[in-house]
Amino acid sequence: MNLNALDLNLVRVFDALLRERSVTRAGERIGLSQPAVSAALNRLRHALNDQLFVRRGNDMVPTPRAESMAEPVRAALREIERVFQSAEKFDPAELDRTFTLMGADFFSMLLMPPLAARIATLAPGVSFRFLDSARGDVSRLLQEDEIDAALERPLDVADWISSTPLFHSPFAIIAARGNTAVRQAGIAEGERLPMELFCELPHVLRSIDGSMSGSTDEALDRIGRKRRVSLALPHFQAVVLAVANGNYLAAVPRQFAVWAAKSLPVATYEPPLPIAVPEIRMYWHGRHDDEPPHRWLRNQILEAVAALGFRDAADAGGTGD
DNA sequence: TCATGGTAATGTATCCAGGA
DNA sequence: TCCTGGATACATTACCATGA
Repeated sequence: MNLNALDLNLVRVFDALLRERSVTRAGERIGLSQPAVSAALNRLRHALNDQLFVRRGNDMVPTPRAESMAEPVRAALREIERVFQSAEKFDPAELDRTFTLMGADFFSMLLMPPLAARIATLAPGVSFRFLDSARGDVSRLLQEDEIDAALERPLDVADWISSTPLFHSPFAIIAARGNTAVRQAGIAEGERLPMELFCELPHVLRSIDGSMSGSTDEALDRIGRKRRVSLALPHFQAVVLAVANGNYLAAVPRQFAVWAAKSLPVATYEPPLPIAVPEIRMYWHGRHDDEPPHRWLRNQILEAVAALGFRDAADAGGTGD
């Protein structure tokens, strides 16, 4: 191949074609006309001695060679972008960008409204999109730049993914204020639920993959006990509504339980046994480590979490191991 | 310093293939 | 048959090197 025949604009064209799979849309993406992109593609084809993209109907399909070049080319462009960005003075007030975060509805309800309000005053040009955890594999979504950050329990991820702890999320047990069994047992709000009652009453479980057991069941299993999970729902919001309108118990993050008790006819109780306290972490692609806007966003999330008192709530939880 | 010519990038017009 | 979108031919423009 002839390196002299390649310039940065051709690399941009290649990247745009990979993303759009259309010469016209690739041109629109990078501000070139369709013929200009077509000609650029032609120059790339000659320089690399490969068709790179072949037409299949109204789709430009990358060849195996183009596929193999995709990620290194994207990484190189990002690195170039990072070099030029870091050379500029970063001013959040000037930022015009949409950040995409992913996590449980727990975050979309409790964290996003104050975070968005906070950022609206500092960076009016910034918008947010929040995707549900069920959207897909965190590594893949970070790799493909579909999301900027994920807020999740500890994940088994590749070393190119960076992360930082946000807070610990101990469990509290919630039940409807009018729950007959709890009332008849004489348990006051905030007290520890007896093991017998805990195992006897039906439970709602927040389960993103349809699994009918969680950390609470693992803790029970260790002491030879079982509870009855009668309902598995994908969102905490649905869990708390089911609890408020039924005779269920549910183990939910303490921070969420506090919110639920203020907003709905729901009371919080201590679990009858220690349940492993999950750490909630923020994950992002390592290529954004030093990118000023991304670093600023991460700091804003950390500060918003601190302002919500999540760390305090975690400290208050006494059921960790 | 300026005129000239070569080269490359890009735009316009047009053709053609494929899908609905 | 019409519409969409990629490819191609040709014209225009910008940039650069060279020489007077």
